[in-house]
Amino acid sequence: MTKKYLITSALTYINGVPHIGHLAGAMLNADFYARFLRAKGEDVLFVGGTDVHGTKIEVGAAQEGLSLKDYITKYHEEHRKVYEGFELSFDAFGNTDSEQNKEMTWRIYEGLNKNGYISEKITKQAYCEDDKQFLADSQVGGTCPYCGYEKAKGDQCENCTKLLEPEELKNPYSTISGSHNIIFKDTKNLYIDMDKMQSHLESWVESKKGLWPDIAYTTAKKWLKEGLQARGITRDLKNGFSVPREGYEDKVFYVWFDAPIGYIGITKEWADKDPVNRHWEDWWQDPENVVHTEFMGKDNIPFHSIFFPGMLYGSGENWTQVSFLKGTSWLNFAGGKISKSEHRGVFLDDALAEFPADYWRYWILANSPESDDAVFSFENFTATINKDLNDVLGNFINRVTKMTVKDFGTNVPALGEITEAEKELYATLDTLIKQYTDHMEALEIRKALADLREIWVSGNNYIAKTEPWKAVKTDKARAGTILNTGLNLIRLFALLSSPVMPAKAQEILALFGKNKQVVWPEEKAEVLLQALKEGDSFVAPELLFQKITPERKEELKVKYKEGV
RNA sequence: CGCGGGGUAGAGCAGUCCGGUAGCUUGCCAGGCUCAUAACCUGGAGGUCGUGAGGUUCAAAUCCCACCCCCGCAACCA
Repeated sequence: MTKKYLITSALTYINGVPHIGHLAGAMLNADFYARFLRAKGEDVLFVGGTDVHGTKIEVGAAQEGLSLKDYITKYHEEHRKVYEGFELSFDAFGNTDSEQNKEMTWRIYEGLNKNGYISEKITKQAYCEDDKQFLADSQVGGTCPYCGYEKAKGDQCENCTKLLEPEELKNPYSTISGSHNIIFKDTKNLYIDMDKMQSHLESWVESKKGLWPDIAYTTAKKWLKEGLQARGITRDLKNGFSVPREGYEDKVFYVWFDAPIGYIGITKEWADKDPVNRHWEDWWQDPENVVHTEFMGKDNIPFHSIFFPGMLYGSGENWTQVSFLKGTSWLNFAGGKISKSEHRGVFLDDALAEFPADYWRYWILANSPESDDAVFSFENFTATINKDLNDVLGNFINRVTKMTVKDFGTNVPALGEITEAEKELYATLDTLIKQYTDHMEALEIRKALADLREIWVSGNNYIAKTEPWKAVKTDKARAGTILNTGLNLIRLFALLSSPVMPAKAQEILALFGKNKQVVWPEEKAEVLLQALKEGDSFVAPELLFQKITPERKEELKVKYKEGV
């Protein structure tokens, strides 16, 4: 039985407007990988969506005067659209508030409970009599007992940075309503006893050493080293799933608990649409045959490497656990902290309005914050787009097609005798394509993109060496051979670029007619470069990529407050 | 304070695990070519590899020690 590939990308919280950092952290890498595997003919299920539970959503809905349901629908849809704009090829896309997810959440909870991993604890929590609700630590304001700062929060004082408990605050008030009518009430909540899983998780994480990226492995190890503790899984809130247990009628599962289960819930929701052909169990309960790769930003690593695996393990079922955990660092903005209200930084809707999605995809993947935080700047963006996409790739396509049309018309010229120059090209490509493919399989994204660029360069190199513009004057058949090879290179470049720039790849393949299907090139270069035959017609394109002018660059820097 | 990541040519990065003439892209300079988006190809200059005339070694960017700087995280934040 062949392996199946389950790919999940961290769900985005709908409270915020997504920016390029979200794309770089999880979704784009995941899409890149999914497209690559599909092209190779693998069985892939790419799951993504939004996370819609928790306090912030509740507050957001109240502020906009919408019901929870309407608020969730509105923002979920907004996120979905923008991801579509970036050509993210999710097979299953949903949110965490579905019936299916509730079913899975309850199922995992019951399993944990049956196996003795759930306990009950009573704690004191701030309750506002005017708001008629419990407040999260950070929703409690007051005067810091250490420095006297009047706007300290219940978890930490921003002024003196001391860590606080809400009860320590003098003159506490609700940051929701401003009411000072705060009391501290006993409340009981359910906890998952992570400490009981410590040794199991330790050996499991240890088995990932050398397999996972350093950042994922070290982060997981850090948490284990500090010792796992019981963690609350219910809360005194409204926005979330109800808890199937007596005495918990006014509480819901805490968002972190049902959010990762959302991957499973979303898969089931997808499967339920076509119950004959789709089975969620094929993906989530078949660890022997499913390779599960998770993509996320570094903030999410603890949840995916420790808590979620622990939840699945503790539930006692045979779940598909994560095989490869691709955690990435942050993509920051050169102008400072990205902020929608201050209109600083690049948000995804703005990004699409400025440039085609593929420009962003190329830049972000080429500069993926894999080992360290990366910085986006229009300075760098402009240089990269102009150089790589325009001068190297775009110009190659343009020079080859223009030359061919001028001397041979719009049909592919005959491939004549193969010379040393072609053999050298074949050898170079065989090496580079192998390297590129290997880097993609290992999810070394920056390196893969550097390989791709080098592959494009090899085309220009070949043309520079063979000089078809000279050959055409003395030996037209030879010129035909070179341009035949050049046209085949264009097609090959499109195939190889498709995981990075799907739309541009399609545009290029369309020049050569009907067969636009992306099949990963696995034959020898000599074979790959004979796909287009003598007489096949093609269309000479207009410029496929447009340069960003210095003026435009300056405008963008001002508009998005770069370096301010 | 603690923990994690980082500090390598003007800029952005690889190399560090398994010590052995310091690499890539861009930028800069020169040459080639003139089919092409003033593009393409070739060559060159440019680095005390954060600091310590520290330790180990025949040999250290790479291992050990101390210190400095930057970024992030600390579990009712999702």
